[in-house]
Amino acid sequence: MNEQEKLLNARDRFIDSMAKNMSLYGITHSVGRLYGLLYFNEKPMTLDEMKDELGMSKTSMSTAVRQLQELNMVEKVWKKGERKDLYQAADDWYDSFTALFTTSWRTGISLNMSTINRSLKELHNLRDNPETPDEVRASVKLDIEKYQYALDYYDWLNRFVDSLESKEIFNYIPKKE
Amino acid sequence: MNEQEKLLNARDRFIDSMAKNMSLYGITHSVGRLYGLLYFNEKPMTLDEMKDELGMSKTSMSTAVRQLQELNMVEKVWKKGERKDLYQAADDWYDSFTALFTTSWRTGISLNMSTINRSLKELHNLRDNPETPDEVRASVKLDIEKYQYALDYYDWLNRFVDSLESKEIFNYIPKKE
DNA sequence: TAGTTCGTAAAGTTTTAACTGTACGAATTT
DNA sequence: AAATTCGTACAGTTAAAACTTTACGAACTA
Repeated sequence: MNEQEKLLNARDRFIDSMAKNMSLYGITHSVGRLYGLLYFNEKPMTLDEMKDELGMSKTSMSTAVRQLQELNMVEKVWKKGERKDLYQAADDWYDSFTALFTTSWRTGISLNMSTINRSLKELHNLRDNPETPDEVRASVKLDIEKYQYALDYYDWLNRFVDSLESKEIFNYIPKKE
Repeated sequence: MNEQEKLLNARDRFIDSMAKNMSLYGITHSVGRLYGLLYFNEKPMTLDEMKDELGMSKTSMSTAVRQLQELNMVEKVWKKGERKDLYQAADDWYDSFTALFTTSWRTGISLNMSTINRSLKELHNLRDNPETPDEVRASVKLDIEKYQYALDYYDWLNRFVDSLESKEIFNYIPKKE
């Protein structure tokens, strides 16, 4: 194995490890590998270059690259006189990390909260309705507490996401050791 | 729809919303629904009760409940004179949240870091080896920087997980608003 | 110790997600 | 405006995950 091969071999090993890790965040292994390729490639790449390098279809590259764009992990680059689209890896991993959670979590949180609020409203009606049998009312009261707890939790989660989005988290946990 | 039905209806709606949300964390919809069932059930439940309630197989309940146990979201309860195992939802969602990430992320982080360190060592050798061609050495130097960046990032992530595990995060983002 | 019951491993089935090939509109070139 | 190139929607295929059925060991019961 010559020097060049050793270099590429080391890269490949790390890219694979990284891609495996990314599956924890819901990113496919193939998509992770594509990110790794772009991360190490000095120049922005076209879809055709990616597909040749990874031995996959151009369609897969197209969808994978869009996924990565939506996660703010890859950005499109313009170069004059170039007809093809060029893509490069976003260089700030901290940005990518925070973006990943803010985008995917926000909608879930607010959806959950509005569901809770809707249910809570109905339960308050049940509780205050004199026609509600006493044993049902007891259950209603217990449920209300549980909804309230959930609501508090989602509020906390929301503030947690806030601290990621606003980069405030880096005041608490600084980047450089 | 009578009062009892209204109560169960509201529950069901929320459980479903919660289960959908959990899929963001890699938890199946069915497993999420099981958690919801246990969360609202006042008493701990047996596998048979769960399977009847959700209309699924007992085996599915067994594996699902174990998954939830591993995530610290469900705990086994002992009751004298009871042959069957009893399970109940863990009441502290903040604990569950932090446990979820600490357990799944830790291994990934350390795996990645050791891969990087191994690659870095090889690259340092390449860089210092006089036989390495100059243009390869240039690439090696670029790669070393990228590994170093990744290493810093994983170090940060590690400290981030630390702050979750040690509950220090709640100093920064307090539970009660 | 023979008969039950409970929990889970293993194999089989169904459902879901990833990936590919074809086809086509938009942009570009001649 | 005809021909070419590029990116992506869509339909089909393949791979993976979720779920079920069967089967069996361990613990309990009589």
